[in-house]
Amino acid sequence: MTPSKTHANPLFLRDEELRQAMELLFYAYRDFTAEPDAMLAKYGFGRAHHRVIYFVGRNPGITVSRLLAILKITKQSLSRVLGRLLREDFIVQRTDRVDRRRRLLFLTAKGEELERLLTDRQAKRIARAYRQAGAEAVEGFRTVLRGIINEDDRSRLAARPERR
Amino acid sequence: MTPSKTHANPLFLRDEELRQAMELLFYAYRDFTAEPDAMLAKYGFGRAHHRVIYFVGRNPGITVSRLLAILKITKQSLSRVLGRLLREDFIVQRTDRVDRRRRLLFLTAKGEELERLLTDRQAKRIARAYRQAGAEAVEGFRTVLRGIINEDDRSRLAARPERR
DNA sequence: AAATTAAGTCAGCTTTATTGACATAATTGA
DNA sequence: TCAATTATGTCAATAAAGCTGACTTAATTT
Repeated sequence: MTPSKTHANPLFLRDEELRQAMELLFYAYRDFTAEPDAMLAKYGFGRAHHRVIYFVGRNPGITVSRLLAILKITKQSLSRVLGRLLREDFIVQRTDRVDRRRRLLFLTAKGEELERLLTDRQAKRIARAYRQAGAEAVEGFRTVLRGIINEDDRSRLAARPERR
Repeated sequence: MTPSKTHANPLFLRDEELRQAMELLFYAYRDFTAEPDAMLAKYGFGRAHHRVIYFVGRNPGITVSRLLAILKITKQSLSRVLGRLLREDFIVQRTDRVDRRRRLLFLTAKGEELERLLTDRQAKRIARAYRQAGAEAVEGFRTVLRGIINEDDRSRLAARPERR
């Protein structure tokens, strides 16, 4: 299947190592999103709806512009997805008391239910991988992923979870 | 930003830990793909073209059906992307001598050049993260990601690179 | 000879994203 | 106070990337 497994090139291991990392990321993300995608299809939703539901659930009262910065998509792209989630009562918005230009977003009970449904499957997948890999590997996983993420967004993610 | 940091729920840390993992994956994949996406746009290509170029480059002589199994998309979706890469001479196909139903796919010089251009940026991002994190963290990263990937596709990815 | 496999193609559809322009309301700064 | 900026929302037009289902051709396998 994979050709040229010769060690003629002294950089082989390094290149091979990096390519494996890229493939691990690709396969992991592919499988990580496949289950929720299939469930969302039953609602006529796509992955974008999931992302919005997830981040609103995670950050109740988040603003539209904050959401845009997280998702890194355009306002128009978000607008269609968010608009539908609002119309179909998965999300509600409330005007911010302090800055009345802002619309704060919250999940409804219905939205929370769907969020749980989708996230639970993914959480189980992660939990299984974490359990199998052990605490040390988990720290490594987190450290490397944080290194892959652009500097400016790393702050949002704690270096290590508080010990329990 | 993030609300309800109370420890009322005894499962809080576990849930928090899993959500952080999901977010790490999301942000890492988002930033990992953003650079190539921007470069591809100059060619009028999208991420799908990159994936095809990458996997053909990685597995010269790969068949169409093998590619479909890796990407987990439909033949029609691949067809549009692959067709264009063939027409624009980034990829060539050669009929397999043994089984003449099969079309083996290869990058052209032009295809290889684009592949390198795209992959180099991503490789640098990974290399930087690997360097900063250290060998032990890298092993953990690999172990956890492998655990996230569906059983049936794990075989394609070696557990340890140096054991080749 | 029949069944299966590999590849390709047709038509029609949806989701998710893009750009650019513009509108409204509210807040901030000179 | 008035101008500039910010937050949100909306218009129209476009493209990428995926989907289903049906069908064909050629080659191989049973």
